[in-house]
Amino acid sequence: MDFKKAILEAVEPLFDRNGFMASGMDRLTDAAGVSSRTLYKHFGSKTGLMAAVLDERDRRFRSRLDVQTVDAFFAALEDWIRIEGARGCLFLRALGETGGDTPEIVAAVQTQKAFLRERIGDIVRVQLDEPREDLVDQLLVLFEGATAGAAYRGPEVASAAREAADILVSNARK
Amino acid sequence: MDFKKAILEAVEPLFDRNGFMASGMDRLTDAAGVSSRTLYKHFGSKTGLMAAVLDERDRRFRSRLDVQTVDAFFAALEDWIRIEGARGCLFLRALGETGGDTPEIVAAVQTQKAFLRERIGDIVRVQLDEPREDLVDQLLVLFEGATAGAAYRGPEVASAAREAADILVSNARK
DNA sequence: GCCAATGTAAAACGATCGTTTTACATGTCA
DNA sequence: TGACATGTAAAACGATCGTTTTACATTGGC
Repeated sequence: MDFKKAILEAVEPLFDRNGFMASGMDRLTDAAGVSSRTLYKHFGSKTGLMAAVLDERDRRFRSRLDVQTVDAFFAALEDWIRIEGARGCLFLRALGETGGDTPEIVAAVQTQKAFLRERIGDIVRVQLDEPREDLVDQLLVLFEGATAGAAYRGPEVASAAREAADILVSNARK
Repeated sequence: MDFKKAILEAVEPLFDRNGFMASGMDRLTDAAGVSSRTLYKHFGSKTGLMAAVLDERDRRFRSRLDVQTVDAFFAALEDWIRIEGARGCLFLRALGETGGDTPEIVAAVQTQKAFLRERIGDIVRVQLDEPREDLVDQLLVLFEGATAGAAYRGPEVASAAREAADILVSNARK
């Protein structure tokens, strides 16, 4: 169980750093310190490995962004970007590299993004005790923008997103 | 001159739809209706072709987003996404697929992103006749967020970005 | 003490990768 | 007319792709 997790931890940085398609199985097995036979027994295929990496990342993401206010959410995002690296959303990158044609990848992305929207919705509901779907949409855009923008402007973009979010929230409170 | 442009127009949808690494030269030459010999004479390598595609896209992008107000900017972005497809920023995707290790790609991305920030800066300066770098950062985040978010929520995210932008602008005006 | 499971190491599979080369057909300009 | 540039078609290059297979070592449970 944590044998599989160890493989995923070793492999994820390679995908993140070099891209999914550009990471060959040879280098993946080398990094994991595991024979290709074992890797295929546990994950079935390269696609299966990619999906497992995404699922594990989602798990980590959820625990790191388990906060109660909008401001804390974007503060946590900045920490996440600073720690996990600023190379763009790994889920959307996987989706783009596979053209949206791989069901396992599509499913992993949908799961993550559905959770993300729910979490933001929960926070907004607590903070404004109204639904305010429009605000949720706007905060989601800020989240994606910080994640993407960090790829070329660094983790500091997250604080721009945070400031914008604070303004939007206090404006919505009216 | 427009011979090269015709090739780029034929090839860009393949990169966009299937990813850069997943698009083999055989399928690219087929789509362009050109022999591989000719393609290599004009672009040198697959990397050169990718960079040329990005440069041409940047050219198209600049003319399409040549507007004077923040609201018009995000309206134009929504049109762009609706027409060019909602698969995430092609520049950042290229950067991610190549791991930031390909100078020609890095240069193309930097050029695009530098222009993007300047354009937003120009618009903000006209609309508020103050510099307001903080607002520029925030609008840049909204732009990237709409582009990325459209990949899984469709072009409508652009209008959420647009609403958020309007709020941030009128708030900045004080 | 042995069977079954689980691991490694390494070779091999056919397919496809990006790129170059060979051979040939055009049209243009001196 | 004849050389040159520019195009196509197609084969070939070695490398690498994702995956499977062969052969062997180690372990834990009945």
